[in-house]
Amino acid sequence: MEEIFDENQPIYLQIVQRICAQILRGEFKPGDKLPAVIDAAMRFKVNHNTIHRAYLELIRQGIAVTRRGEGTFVTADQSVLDELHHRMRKTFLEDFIRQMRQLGFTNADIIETLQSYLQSANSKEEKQS
Amino acid sequence: MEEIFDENQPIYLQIVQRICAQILRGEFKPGDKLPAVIDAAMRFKVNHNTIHRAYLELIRQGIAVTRRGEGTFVTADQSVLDELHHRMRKTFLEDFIRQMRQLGFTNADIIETLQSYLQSANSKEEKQS
Amino acid sequence: MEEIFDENQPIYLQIVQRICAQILRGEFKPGDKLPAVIDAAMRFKVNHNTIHRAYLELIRQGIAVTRRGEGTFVTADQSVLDELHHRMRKTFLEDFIRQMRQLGFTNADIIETLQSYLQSANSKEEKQS
Amino acid sequence: MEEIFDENQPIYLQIVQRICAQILRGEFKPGDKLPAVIDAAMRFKVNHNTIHRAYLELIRQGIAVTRRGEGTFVTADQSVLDELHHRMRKTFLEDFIRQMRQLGFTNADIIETLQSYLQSANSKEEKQS
DNA sequence: GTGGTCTAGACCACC
DNA sequence: GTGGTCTAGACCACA
Repeated sequence: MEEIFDENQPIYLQIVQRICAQILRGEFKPGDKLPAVIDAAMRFKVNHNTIHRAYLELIRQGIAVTRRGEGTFVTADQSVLDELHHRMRKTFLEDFIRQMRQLGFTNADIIETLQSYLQSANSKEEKQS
Repeated sequence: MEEIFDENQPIYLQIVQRICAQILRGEFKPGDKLPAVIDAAMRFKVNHNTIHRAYLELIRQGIAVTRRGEGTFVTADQSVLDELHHRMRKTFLEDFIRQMRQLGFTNADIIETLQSYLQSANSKEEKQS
Repeated sequence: MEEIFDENQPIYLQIVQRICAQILRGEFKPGDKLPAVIDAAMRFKVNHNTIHRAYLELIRQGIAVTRRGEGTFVTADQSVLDELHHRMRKTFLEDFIRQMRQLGFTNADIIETLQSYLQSANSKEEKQS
Repeated sequence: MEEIFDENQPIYLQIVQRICAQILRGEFKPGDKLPAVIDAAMRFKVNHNTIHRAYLELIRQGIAVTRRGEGTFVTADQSVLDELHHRMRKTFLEDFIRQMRQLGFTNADIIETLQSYLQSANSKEEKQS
């Protein structure tokens, strides 16, 4: 399982994003222990300092806390996670709409394109299964 | 007009994307001359080296060509631009869908959320006008 | 009673300081038995190893002695305690003066600021009572 | 000029404190450029990453900002610096008072001790000059 | 030249 | 075992 990172963005931020997504999908629940720095480093095939920096960013955002000598844990404060979910959803939507408008799409175009793309992707998946 | 760039991604790539979008929206037509490096540097408020690098990337992708002593021009080959349009559209769609799925959204969720977001944005714009 | 420690300094040294202060205030007299490691660990809400390390440091400095099978005791040698009192007082004074000078305070400023701060703190305490 | 750091506190935090003090004493004025990371690393005889981390902390606190490819600068916002000055002054005062009370000093004792200490220090300096 | 990121490897404090 | 700090050295984006 080779981890692939975008060359043009800091690895530690991409790791932050992935862990956020895992938390929001419920793979890590509030209060859960995150993987040890050294384990995560092996899993992502990066240096432990890079994981440490990603965890620092999560802590800075209030998404995680560390307990001395025990590990790093997802915050138990659900409201922080709700806020995070809302913020990420908004960012993704706005970026997408902005990008599609840059290409000259109207609102109706955007929805239509998305629908047909999802349908064609669906049928591909059905074929594969 | 302050230009805003994402701190965590190379500026020259962000400029490449914006120029591509301008071309695809028809603001620059096939064969048109792109702004001189020095002018674009002033417009984007960045160092001229950064613009130069962005133009190099456009040339590498076949989207622009330089004619010595005259400047940098959008390619006259419409097929390249069509290909570009298709590729960017695909990237934007795939990134968006991937991100929303990371948050736990199903295909139906994604379309619904997008629709309601566009509607609420619309009504806001109507109020403003 | 939640014990609060400075995150950026070893806990065992902070505990050493607190125990020294207790001794110098007379809460533990020369020859008195210090709390058992396990009790102190509960009181400070830290791991017993941390207390053990703090006691080792006290012993190293000659402030405490262990009698095998009996426990750890404050030294009966008053001169050691006098020396300790003098040393801590000097350290606190010098650190404080150095810090205030770093902020640009003159000697007169320091005394004046301290006086007014103590007065305002006093009046607050009176109000509360 | 050998730089000396307290073994028991992270070097990067001690550097943060020193730079803060320099700013508050007016050695760096609002908007001034701080030394380049590499220069500061040589001056403090530490690794450049350590300086980088110290600067990150200054940035996090709003005391400094960095301009891409140009350097790191003291914030031009005087109010942030005023707030910083007030906060450091309060911390130093409270720590000192708390420590002296731990040794059994009353408010009057503290002031008296400080005054006599400053006087004796003064006369020493006079002798030296 | 200036800051930002990453790796490899070491040592320490705490549980 | 867990996180925190530090060094040495490398490469990159930007001005």
